[in-house]
Amino acid sequence: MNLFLDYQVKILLLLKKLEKKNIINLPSNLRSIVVELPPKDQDAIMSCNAAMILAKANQKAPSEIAEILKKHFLNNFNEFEKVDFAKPGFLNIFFRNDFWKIHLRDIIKQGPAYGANKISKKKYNIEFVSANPTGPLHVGHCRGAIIGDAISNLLKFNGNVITKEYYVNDYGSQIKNFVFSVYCRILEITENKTFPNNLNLYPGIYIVGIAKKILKNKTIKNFSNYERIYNKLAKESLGIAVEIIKNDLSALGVKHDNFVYESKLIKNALVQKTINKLEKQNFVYRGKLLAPKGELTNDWKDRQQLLFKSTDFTDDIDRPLTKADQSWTYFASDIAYHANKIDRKFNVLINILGADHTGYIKRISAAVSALSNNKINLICKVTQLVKLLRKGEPFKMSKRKGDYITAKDLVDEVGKDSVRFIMLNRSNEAELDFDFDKVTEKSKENPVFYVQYAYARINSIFRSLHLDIEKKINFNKEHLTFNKYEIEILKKVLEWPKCVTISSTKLEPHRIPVYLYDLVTLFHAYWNMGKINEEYRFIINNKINNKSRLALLKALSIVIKNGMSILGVSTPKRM
RNA sequence: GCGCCCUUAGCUCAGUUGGAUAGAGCAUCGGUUUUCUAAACCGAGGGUCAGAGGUUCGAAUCCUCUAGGGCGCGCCA
Repeated sequence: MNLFLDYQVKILLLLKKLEKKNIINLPSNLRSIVVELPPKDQDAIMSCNAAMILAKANQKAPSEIAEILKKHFLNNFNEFEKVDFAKPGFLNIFFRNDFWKIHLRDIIKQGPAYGANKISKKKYNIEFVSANPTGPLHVGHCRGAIIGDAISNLLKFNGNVITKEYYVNDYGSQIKNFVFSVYCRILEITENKTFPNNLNLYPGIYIVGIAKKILKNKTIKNFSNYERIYNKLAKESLGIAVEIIKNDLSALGVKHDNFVYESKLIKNALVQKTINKLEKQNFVYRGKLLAPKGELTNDWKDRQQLLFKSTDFTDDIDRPLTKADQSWTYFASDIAYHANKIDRKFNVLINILGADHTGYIKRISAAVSALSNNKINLICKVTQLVKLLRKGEPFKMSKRKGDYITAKDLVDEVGKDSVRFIMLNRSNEAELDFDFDKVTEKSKENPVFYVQYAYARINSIFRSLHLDIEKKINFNKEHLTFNKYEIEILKKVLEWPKCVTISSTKLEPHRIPVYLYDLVTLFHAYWNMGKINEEYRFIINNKINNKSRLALLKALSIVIKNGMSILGVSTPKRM
């Protein structure tokens, strides 16, 4: 339940009734009429902009409309104590005394479901990470992994069904290079052959680890003939690489439901079938492309090739489906993969992509439109780069040497909770600075500790009172009273469902850590007031100062916990 | 050259499908603890929301142009 949306609907119904009685005129577009929380300095609990929106259609000043609305609001909603007009055209709504009791009881009753927006239950497929199985995940993958996971949690929280998917690109020239790299490392160990200085190979130290493991497994006895052992070696190397990735993901607290292998799609001729289908729909033809713009290249060869007509769907050029050697391009098999997703009857497809894949969005969206007759919408979310810093200085890495910072390194150094919270604390569309030193700090500068600390403090109050925070609190008979600082916290608590709604409709999980931080700031501030004035303390002489505050703390803890669960960050009871 | 993203306080960033006096943190300066967890709190200063037009009762938010930064632009995945 969302209090503000509830009243928005109720007020809209009332306005329609008033229109029927010819008391007011309504404009054609009613969507801009909203009910929301007023700014901080306002004491009202809700505010509505209807008077402003209706002014034009009624040819009256907002204040005049407000007078009319005010009367009808008070007549229709018994729970409204008072309605004030505020310039330029807001109606500020005050509730009667029992308002907080009713709503706190509701929040506590909902518990782990408080804030969930169950308007539409859909079946989602969300594909994220999908890094090549050629080595450990790096920091960029890490961001995608965490954002994808948090979006999944968020959509699940709202009652949708989610399949988290990883597409394993175990086919193509990158894989050949990878397998050959492993081979060279094996020869380096067994025959002391120098690892070639070749830009196409993977020089990273983890390849040595893979080589050692293969030697230890002894499934391949004789390494002298590369061609002959290729299939076996590829299978084993890829298997180990996928395991490494799964371990990295699990260190981040991410677990995919499904791994789809590109090689399987090709084996099952799904690519051919899909391209045939598109051909029948006239989306595929043989033709030539213009030479690419930008940097001049010497190796551009003008040739006939199989092309997908993505320009029919707002792409800039048509895209190749086959390479010179007639094998499928990455794009061709990805089309087949998306056809497979469509066949599995998802309502919504989401892809989380790294910034370096931005240019890919148009063509894959085009393919999904073509395959689904424009019925399935593919939502692509791009995660921008992560800049690693140490003591405020950028981190130097050499791709050439393969010595990049892995996801595992991050988790080992700063912990899963910090990595997740920091990565989620920024809009995915903005670049992110990740400063190792700040993240390991246990202070306000490290927001994850700040939020966890609030939760731990709440628990310490319950502990001191010998109460179990998980158990029900009965305050039906109590008359709940709150001071203005407490009401400020409670108003923020009421905002939680809206935060969830916006985060999930926009697929922007970063709003949640930002909200949680604001929420707990109010709590920490209030806590400290108790040091100066006993009135504001939660506990006096080992007893709760005012039983109303237990209800407040309980509601607050519910919101922190629900929010942190979506982020996948722990909430320790004691710190 | 083209496409996408970004530009808000000295720094790092929020900012609710257009709404009330644009908000946090860091940094700077000044204060707070016989403690329910100081891993904290309070106060002060700090703004041409990159710039210019436009849309309207109202724009950081929408549109157009300009400037600056990032990423991408071969049958690489």
